[in-house]
Amino acid sequence: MDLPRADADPDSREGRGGMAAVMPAAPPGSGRTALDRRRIIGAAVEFIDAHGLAALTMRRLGAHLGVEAMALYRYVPSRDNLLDGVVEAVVDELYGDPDVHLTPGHGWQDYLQRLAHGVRRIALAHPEVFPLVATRPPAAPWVRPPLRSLRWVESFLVALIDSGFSEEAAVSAYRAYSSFLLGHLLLEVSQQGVAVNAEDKPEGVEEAQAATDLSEYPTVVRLEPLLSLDESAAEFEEALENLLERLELVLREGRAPGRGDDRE
Amino acid sequence: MDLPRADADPDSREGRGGMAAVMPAAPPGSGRTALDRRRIIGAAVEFIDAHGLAALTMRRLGAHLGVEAMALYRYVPSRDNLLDGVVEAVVDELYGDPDVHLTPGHGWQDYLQRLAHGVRRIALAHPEVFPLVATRPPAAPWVRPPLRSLRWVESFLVALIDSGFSEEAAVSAYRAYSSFLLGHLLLEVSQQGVAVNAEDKPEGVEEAQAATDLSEYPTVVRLEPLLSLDESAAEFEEALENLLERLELVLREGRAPGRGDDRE
DNA sequence: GGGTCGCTGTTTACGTCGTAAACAGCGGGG
DNA sequence: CCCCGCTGTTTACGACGTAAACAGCGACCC
Repeated sequence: MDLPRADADPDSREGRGGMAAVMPAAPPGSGRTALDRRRIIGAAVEFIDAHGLAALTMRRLGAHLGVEAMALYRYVPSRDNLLDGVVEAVVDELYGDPDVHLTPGHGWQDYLQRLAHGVRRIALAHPEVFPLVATRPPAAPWVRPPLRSLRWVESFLVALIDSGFSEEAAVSAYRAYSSFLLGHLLLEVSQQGVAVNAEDKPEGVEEAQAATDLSEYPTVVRLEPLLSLDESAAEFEEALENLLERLELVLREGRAPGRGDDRE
Repeated sequence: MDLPRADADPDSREGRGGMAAVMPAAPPGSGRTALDRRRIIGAAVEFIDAHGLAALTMRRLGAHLGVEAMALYRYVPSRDNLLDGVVEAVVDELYGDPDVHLTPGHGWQDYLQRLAHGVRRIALAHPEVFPLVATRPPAAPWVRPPLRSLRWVESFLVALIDSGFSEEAAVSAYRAYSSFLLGHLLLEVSQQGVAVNAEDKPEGVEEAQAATDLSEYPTVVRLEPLLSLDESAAEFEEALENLLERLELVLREGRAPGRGDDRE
């Protein structure tokens, strides 16, 4: 098992395969491709990745597709619905990821590991889209944000149950896993957003003022080098492994983890 | 028609004190209180809680305060800045919470427990605001979303370091703790949003269609009763306790948890 | 006491947004 | 040949965020 060094994040920006679901059918070379829902949503993802969520308007998206804004409404009932489609499309990139499998071939831990990294790859590839995943509520209350599609929930539950988890334990694991993923990845992309924003706004005045404010927080100042280290990849790995260990314990002791730590 | 036992949640809607920071400046005796930034932000929080984030416009907020929209711009430079203020105000309710202390009087575990429940109370009290906490990036990359203010970061680090954590371990704990809080609470409020929305949109057609779709996901169907249980409070407690145990281990073994599971 | 000033809130106005509705080109079946 | 359904365009409306000019009004200086 190779350790991820900070400078070589294995979940970085290579199109691990998922692109398939999103490519808007190359506009150069060939003539004007016909509009359709998939192409529109694909273009929206592309647009958000390039210019940010706030910049996405129906008019601009239309222009990006060489078409008037109203043309989009033949295929998309509203902007909100479009955003739902964007979330779905991005999450569906999981299906195109060859490293993530719907069924566990090498044990449930391997399955969960691959799934987690697959989702992380998506989050990192679409940092501006990912907050939407958390914001826009899924259809049913029990299909939780990071996984979203019923197919994955089904796959998740089956995988664990087939591996010996009780039904309660599997559901409980599903909850723990989703909240872990959501929290970690949301934090990671938001942090990334800050870093990027900080880069393109060099303001001497604010910087100085921030520095003065800091005088009341000596520990923060002293630890700033540590605090601003980007150890996301290592943190993620560690927390994920911890979660898996915890689940393993639940499995071995054959109980739902509701209460009662008998461990020392 | 109160819910089964959701009301037993200790972090539910009682004004545990935090209201102080958000109250739109008590109008004692006198008639129309003058406008000012605090009052505007307070009204915005109130408005979002009542009508949802999407419903907040400058015009409507003005009307809510008995004033034209443009009057707000004397005290708030833009809508975006107003939202930043809202986030800050809501997070600052922590200072008004008598159960949360800036310094650990009964050990670091007690400190972290109280802090976590304080933040959870805020999230549950302002479910429509909380996603903003995750979405709007903090000033510095290392002041992470759920805690946000430097004062809390300082307090957090000092508490752990004074309790014997190494600096690396304290920073690492800070990261683990923030992502845990963010993930759990975001999931919890989003779930709550779905449940509520589902309540006021009774559509027979979609329900039927959803039911047919489900036929491909037998496990999900079978486990639906388990899946739709709302065990947020218990889950939260359990995950929090697990995190604390994990930190305790780090403390006792005196190492940063970055690496080296000596197991396997 | 009258003139001026600074604060505060209002009015008006502009450009952009999402989207409803009417319209126009066009390719294929009576 | 004509007409119809499909697709994209035009036009239009109301709401939005916000810049700019303006109006009321208490305080202060002479």
